[in-house]
Amino acid sequence: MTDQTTKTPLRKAGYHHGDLRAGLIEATRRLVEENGPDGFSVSDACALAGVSTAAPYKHFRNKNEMLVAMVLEGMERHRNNMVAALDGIPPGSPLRVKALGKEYVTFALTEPGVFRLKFGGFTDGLADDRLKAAGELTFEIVLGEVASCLGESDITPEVRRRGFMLWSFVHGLSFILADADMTRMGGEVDLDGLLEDIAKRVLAD
Amino acid sequence: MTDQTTKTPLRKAGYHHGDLRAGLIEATRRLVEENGPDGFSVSDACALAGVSTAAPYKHFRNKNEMLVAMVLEGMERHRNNMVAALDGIPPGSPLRVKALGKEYVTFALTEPGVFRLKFGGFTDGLADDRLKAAGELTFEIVLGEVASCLGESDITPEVRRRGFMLWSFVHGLSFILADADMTRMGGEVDLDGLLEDIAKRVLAD
DNA sequence: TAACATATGTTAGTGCTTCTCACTTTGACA
DNA sequence: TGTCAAAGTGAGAAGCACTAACATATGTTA
Repeated sequence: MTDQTTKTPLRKAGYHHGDLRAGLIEATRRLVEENGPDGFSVSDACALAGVSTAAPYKHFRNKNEMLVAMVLEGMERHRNNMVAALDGIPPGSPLRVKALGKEYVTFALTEPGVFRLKFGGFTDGLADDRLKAAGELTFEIVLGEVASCLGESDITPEVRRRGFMLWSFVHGLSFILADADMTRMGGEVDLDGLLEDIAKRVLAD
Repeated sequence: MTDQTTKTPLRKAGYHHGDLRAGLIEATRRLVEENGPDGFSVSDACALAGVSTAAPYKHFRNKNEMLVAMVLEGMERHRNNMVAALDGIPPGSPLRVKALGKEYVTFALTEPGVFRLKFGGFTDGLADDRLKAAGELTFEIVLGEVASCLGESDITPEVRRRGFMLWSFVHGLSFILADADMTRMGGEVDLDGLLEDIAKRVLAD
């Protein structure tokens, strides 16, 4: 019994692949992380999945749709990680906001290729409604925590405003750190300290 | 007397162009803004500049170098705009920091293609030392203003920390606004209010 | 169980891309 | 004015996304 039977197979065994769609998404993810979004080619993904270069077009309309599918999968993982990061932190604590922020940055640093495809506007076509919707979903989680911290039971305009500030900050931080390999500020960035400080400042009256 | 004689000519007149390097940079800029970074092709730039597709390689090593040259030019423009935005605002005022932030966001919204090429990590090759250096130069301006606001005469570690926070925020804001076409937060974003609020919060003790 | 319909694969090829090579034109200066 | 380097050209190689026509496997139904 090989891996191929237990989890999504990357390469096919016989004439048919079994689940080429999933195989190609995984191949796409790996290659994007390895070579960057612009270094990705459909041909490479085909080689990795062990199929001909025409095969993907039975599952995706074009290259862009392959990337969108991969990014959507990544965003779901991203969102799940964020929710999981809240575990064990008391409701209403700014530490919950900090934890969300940290998980956000962590994802950007762990999967920079996916992160950039989603947010960097690599492809105009990636400014996709599905991706926007997935982003909103994640933002709603943040807003819920911000509301708790501010003692609000609803998502008031002020809650949105503060949430938006936090999101902007964490978003920018992710890009800068991913870009600069943390060499900014003359050395290591105290990520935890920075996030905690920001959460406090933005959530203060 | 046509434009061609007064400013950088885009198309050539005779066999030689006159300043093909500058012409190609300008063509690149226009096309990147028009079609997005990934929709840009060297061939298109050649057509726009009125030369054969082999001509650029006398001036640039490859496509990437063309993009880098264009972005470097854009960053200089960007930095000049920021410095100009300080004009007339009293030294030491947080309004100076706000003005820098606003100009930063404005550039991102005015030239989103250039902005994304610089910061979005479109091409791994664009993670170029020259671009990083140009970014640092701009950041130094911010740090100077932050120091003034905090009553420091030097760029202390705390000044760097606060400047980094502000940069992260403004950077993220730029991406989000450029991405979302301002449709977030259920409507228009009060950019001035947001920037002023953030400057106050981050510059507070 | 045989046959068909359909999903999913392949091969071959088109047109576009970046980039190279050998060649041509031009302007500047000795 | 003659020469030479700089800056252009055209043709073509290699690689890309994508298509059309064809091949193979699968599962439902007679």
